[in-house]
Amino acid sequence: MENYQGDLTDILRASGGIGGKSVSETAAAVPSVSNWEFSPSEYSIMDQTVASTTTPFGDPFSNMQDPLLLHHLNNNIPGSCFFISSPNSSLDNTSTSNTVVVADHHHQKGFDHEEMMKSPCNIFSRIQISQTTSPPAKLPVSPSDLSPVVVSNGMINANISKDCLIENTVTPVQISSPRNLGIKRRKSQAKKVVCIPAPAAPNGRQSGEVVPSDLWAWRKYGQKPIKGSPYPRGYYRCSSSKGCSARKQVERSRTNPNMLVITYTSEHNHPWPTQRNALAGSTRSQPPKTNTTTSTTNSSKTSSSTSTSHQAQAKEEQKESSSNDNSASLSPIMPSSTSNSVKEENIEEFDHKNLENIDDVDDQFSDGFQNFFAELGELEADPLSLLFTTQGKESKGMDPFTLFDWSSGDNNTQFDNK
DNA sequence: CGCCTTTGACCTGCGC
DNA sequence: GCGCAGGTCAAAGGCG
Repeated sequence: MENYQGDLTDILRASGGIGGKSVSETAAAVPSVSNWEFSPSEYSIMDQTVASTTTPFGDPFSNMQDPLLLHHLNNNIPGSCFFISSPNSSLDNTSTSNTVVVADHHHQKGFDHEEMMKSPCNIFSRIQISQTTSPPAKLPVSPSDLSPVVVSNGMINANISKDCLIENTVTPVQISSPRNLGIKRRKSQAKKVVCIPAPAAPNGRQSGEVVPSDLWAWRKYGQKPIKGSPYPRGYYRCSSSKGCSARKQVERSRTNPNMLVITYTSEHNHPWPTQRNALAGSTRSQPPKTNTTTSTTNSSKTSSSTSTSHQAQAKEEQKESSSNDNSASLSPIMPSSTSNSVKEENIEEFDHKNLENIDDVDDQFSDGFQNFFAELGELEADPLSLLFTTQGKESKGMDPFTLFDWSSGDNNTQFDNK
């Protein structure tokens, strides 16, 4: 299945870490992608709970086995939690009709890997956006249950609002002429707003887009300073396929630089790229000129379009992560426009006040994040096996954040094995 | 050669 | 109607 392959290759690529590099460097460490040809059935093994077959270009992660291992993550990252809020949930208690599903951050103590691996849940089965037409019906599921914890906005506000917000906003898209496209969408357009934790910008970089990669190829077509925010907003469009209207905007939360706000608009009109063909020629080493301005978006994206190159990036990416800034990348929680796991609904334009309410990611988060990376160090060796070994005891879980293609600085140093 | 990022200019929507 | 702000275009230059 080419789509699956595409997902995998990209995942493989992403799993390697940050910054694409030569194939040879990591070929040894990571199994050849060509070996990872999953049939749909095989692929489904990874998550039996996600029964729904996503559209060809649906959310690939929904079929993966808990790449983020949130409960593990949360062990290390105090207060860390990805959650999705429905559009109108401004994280204040005023909007209550939205149901939010958050990762189970209760299931922390006594982290049992085997149990975890047995568990069919994955991050995307746990991170979901549910319909918002009715009041939060379910509330916190048993911690012993790895299924999503569904909480009301109020709970989010009270317990997890500090970390991450994913906002899903979709309204019918109006697409006319290319020129009008952006304008007409301004108010009511298909949008998915994803808020993800962003590692501190390397090298003292204060802003810019330290964005995790997603499975699509994005091309930056603009950047604008946003009033009221010290951080610029980058505009990206899908370059995976010509004619694809998918776009995204990447910016840092004005109140919380540790959080990246990625707004997806429109939808991909093509399957997942089997190869990041669009990335051909995109591989860029750190530009000669050291651009340290906050508005700089470095082009450090991976370039390999070949399957082998995806794997190859693993090590090298991490090596160079410190100097890379992946501006056009993605989101840990791929808000695929066609994701089945993500229900869509109409909302107003994402209100940054939400983020402001969320409050800054506290220091604990940052510390925890580093701890998290430190613990993940031991997983670094073979992320692929970790990821794709189903039910395997050896699977200690894939480094969730390698999927993000973090460009955090000096990851290697953070990956000290304990 | 193809794709990328950068960046200033341009266009449009919106609020006053 | 005017000005501001956001979003997009497109030229220039870089990289593999």
